Amino acid sequence: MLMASPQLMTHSAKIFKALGHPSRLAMVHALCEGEKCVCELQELVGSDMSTVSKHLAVLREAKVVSDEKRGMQVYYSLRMHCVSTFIDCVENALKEEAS
Amino acid sequence: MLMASPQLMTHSAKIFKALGHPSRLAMVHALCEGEKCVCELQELVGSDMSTVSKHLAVLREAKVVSDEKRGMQVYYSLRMHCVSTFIDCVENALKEEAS
DNA sequence: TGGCTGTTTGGCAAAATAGCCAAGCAGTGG
DNA sequence: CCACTGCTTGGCTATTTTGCCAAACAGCCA
Repeated sequence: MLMASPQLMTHSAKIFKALGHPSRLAMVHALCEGEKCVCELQELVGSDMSTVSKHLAVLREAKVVSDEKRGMQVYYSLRMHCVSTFIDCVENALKEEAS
Repeated sequence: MLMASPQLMTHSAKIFKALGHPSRLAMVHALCEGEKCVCELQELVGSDMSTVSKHLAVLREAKVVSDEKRGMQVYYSLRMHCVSTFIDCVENALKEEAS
């Protein structure tokens, strides 16, 4: 049996966990199109700004996204690009199942 | 901005969430090679049998794995095959980062 | 029947997560 | 300097998740 290092599992799991919340996933989904500022993401998910900020912190820590401050706004962009492939894949699997 | 349905996000997030635990991810990782019975998976993660069973229930509910009882044992196998691609992708991203 | 093995379920306490409000903080402009 | 905007952080409570033990349960064999 292929034995994977526990560290790798823990680290990978952190990434999946970060994607495992509807708001965070929706934000990442949106970021697949290109960078967005926090206010745009807030509008997307409709939660309190502080909540959105904390969600983004989770994604940042998992290194799924990166942030850059320009002027008064902070822009987030997708850092782990293959996430986009994951999302498509899961969505396709769900659509197939639904049919 | 591409607008995704909240239902789809919630459903997809559930799948990512299911993968977002080191033990569950390790089990799914192992199942990429082929079906395994619960006792093999227990040995892999080293937790209490009941804990393993509950983790498997989470994966089952998310439809990431399927179960089949044969004789006295229950065999689990990967149902959402693209998960295997995800894991490779994340692992590669992590390895690149480490280097 | 009764006892065994492999697995699931119930129940609980500890830990982690979510989301709101309020406060803080950096950059901008009057 | 002051006030304002955009965002983050602290603090709190409610909810969810985790993981153990004990109990239940199904299939097999004596």
